[in-house]
Amino acid sequence: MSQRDKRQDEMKAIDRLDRIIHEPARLKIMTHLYVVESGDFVYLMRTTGLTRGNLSSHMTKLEEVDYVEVIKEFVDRKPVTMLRLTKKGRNAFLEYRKNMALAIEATK
Amino acid sequence: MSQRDKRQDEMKAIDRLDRIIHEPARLKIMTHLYVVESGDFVYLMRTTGLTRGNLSSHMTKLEEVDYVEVIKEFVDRKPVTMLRLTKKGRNAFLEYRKNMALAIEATK
DNA sequence: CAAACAAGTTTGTATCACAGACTATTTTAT
DNA sequence: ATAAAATAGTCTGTGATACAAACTTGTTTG
Repeated sequence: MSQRDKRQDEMKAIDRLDRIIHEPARLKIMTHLYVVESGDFVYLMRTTGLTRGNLSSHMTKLEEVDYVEVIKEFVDRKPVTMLRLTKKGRNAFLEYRKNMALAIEATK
Repeated sequence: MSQRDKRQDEMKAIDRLDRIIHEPARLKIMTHLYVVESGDFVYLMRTTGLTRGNLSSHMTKLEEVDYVEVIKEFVDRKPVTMLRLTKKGRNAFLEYRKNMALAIEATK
């Protein structure tokens, strides 16, 4: 493949990057959930280093596009919010990673 | 390395992602310039698919942080704007690529 | 009972990306 | 020669976004 074609492929890969996942705060959340399957709000706060407000809004955004499922329950009378990666979310994450790999590896 | 440590490294790598380069439009510009060293405005417009306004503002942003050098000259009486990647820009791009690779590869 | 704490949510602010309108110059057509 | 169209960019208005601080609701502790 010519250098020119290679870069055309990179441009396409960049265009295909899912902006929802591209945001670093959400990339962190997705990366965690991809591994642990499900985690609670406080755990994610600690591991991602996000503030409550920030995590809350990103969580909502991920829920709106159906990448995560948010389950609110009470444990010991305290509210606990659990996040789980959906099938759709898992696929989107894999797709993002694939496109990003294409984007940054082709220039090597 | 434990799974937990691995994810801590990913989080750090994500934190280190240069937001200037992270924006897809600028990632495209940087990717091109990394290969061709220098290109004119119209060429970049065509290859990146960005509109004039968009390319102009991203160009300015990249210039402000000294990642690209903008050289305006006249060719055949017409103004031509050339962009060149600076040393700093090249390093930042390599650093970005390194961190992104860490971020997306550690979960594999 | 009041104060402190815990778990989130809402709100205000500042930034940002994007496209379309605008400017200035040059070329082409009448 | 002048008007229209093209070229090369810049400027501006709008809508979206990220972030942190303030607020809310309920619970525990002194």
